Amino acid sequence: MPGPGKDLPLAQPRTRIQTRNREAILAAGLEVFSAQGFRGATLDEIAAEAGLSKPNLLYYFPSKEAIHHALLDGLLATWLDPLRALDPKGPPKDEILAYVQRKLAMSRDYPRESRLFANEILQGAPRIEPALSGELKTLVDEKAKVIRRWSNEGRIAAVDPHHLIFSIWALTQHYADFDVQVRAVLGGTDPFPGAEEYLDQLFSRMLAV
Amino acid sequence: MPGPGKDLPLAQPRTRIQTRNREAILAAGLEVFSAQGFRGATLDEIAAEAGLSKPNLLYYFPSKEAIHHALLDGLLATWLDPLRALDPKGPPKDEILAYVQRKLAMSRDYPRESRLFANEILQGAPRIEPALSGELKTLVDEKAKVIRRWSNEGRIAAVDPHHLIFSIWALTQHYADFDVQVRAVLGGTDPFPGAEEYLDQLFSRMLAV
DNA sequence: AACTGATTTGACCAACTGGTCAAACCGACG
DNA sequence: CGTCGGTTTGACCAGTTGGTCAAATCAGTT
Repeated sequence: MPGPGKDLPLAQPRTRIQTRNREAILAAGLEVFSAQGFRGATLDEIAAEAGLSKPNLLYYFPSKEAIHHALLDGLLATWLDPLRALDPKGPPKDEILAYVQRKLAMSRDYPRESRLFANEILQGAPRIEPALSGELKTLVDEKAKVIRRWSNEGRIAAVDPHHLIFSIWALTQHYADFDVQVRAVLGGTDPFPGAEEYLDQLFSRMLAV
Repeated sequence: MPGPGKDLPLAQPRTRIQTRNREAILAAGLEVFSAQGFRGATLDEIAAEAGLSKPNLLYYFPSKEAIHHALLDGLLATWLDPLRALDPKGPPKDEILAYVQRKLAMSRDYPRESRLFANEILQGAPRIEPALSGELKTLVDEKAKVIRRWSNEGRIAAVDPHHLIFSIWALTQHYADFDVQVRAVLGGTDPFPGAEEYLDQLFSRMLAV
């Protein structure tokens, strides 16, 4: 009989086994895709990581593409949550500094998710571009407006809000995406305590009126 | 007769044809590796891009690995040149700001090189890790010492020099590596003029005493 | 033109890739 | 115990991959 991936609309798993195995596959997919990129990842590797046989894996997801898609789908939303939480009514500098720290914590706690995303963007975002010019742009433009207002009201320094947001992304994600390099240079020390302090200092000074 | 890749130590090409074809292959390799990563790139694609047949390509380089290696080899040196040029005897703030602008210019003018490097690091730097803990770390530590001295002498603000350098890398390379995302958010505008101004402002404020 | 080494290629190969399929297995429920 | 849907797997397949090789072609010298 055909598996759930074939006749069900990939919706909620039904049985306990489905829940467990779908989760195991997604976890394995995250591990492998984030380390190898889409084309570099193989189903055999993902299956081995998940502790399943390849045909069994394909019983739960119809294709390699589908696993990757499922991962990216969940990811963008989670990834934007910290920005969404930026409160237009809060104290400007605190709101932005808190956003920086939330984003840095994500790099510390979910580095594989960060690398999965980085891989996708690096390779031209072939499977996620619509979300970038859509959902992502909309949210960024909205928050940029808030930041610009704060600037105009003199509550933070006059800065280009889009580039401010880019710089927060770049700086925080760097510690996940370029982890090997950072650790090679630091010689094994945990980069995150230092990063936290540095970024706080950097953006405090940048935003001070 | 065996090709130059087999008995010669991969040294300087001898004939005009060798020069031309080796260059074409490296250019094609840069194009493909930077867009697909090592495992995602195929020899067929590189050969096609270089306008050669696959066996002909393998006449000049003994393996896919060798092409990638040759590219990375040349890259690290070039990539570090702007940092090497940071002059301990120059005016501190100007030196650092000039470094930022040089690095940003590299992202603008050599985005594929930046992405080739990013791909390698993202995937755990399997082929370049020694250079990171060696050559790279040495240079960074040396320049960090200079920056720390400047801080101690009160000529720039007190900052963690390593994280300062990381932040310069992260911010400038972001515009090459995450180009698609940046352009999607900005809606097609050229990011670089804005980035130049923003980064200048950011580091001016960060370093002001 | 004849020679010689450099260059190019078509045919080929073994290993691996994503994916299929029928058959076997399993566990819950009557 | 039987059986029935959900689950798992070994065997398999066609296409692609990195790489080889002998033979053909080319370019420069005499």
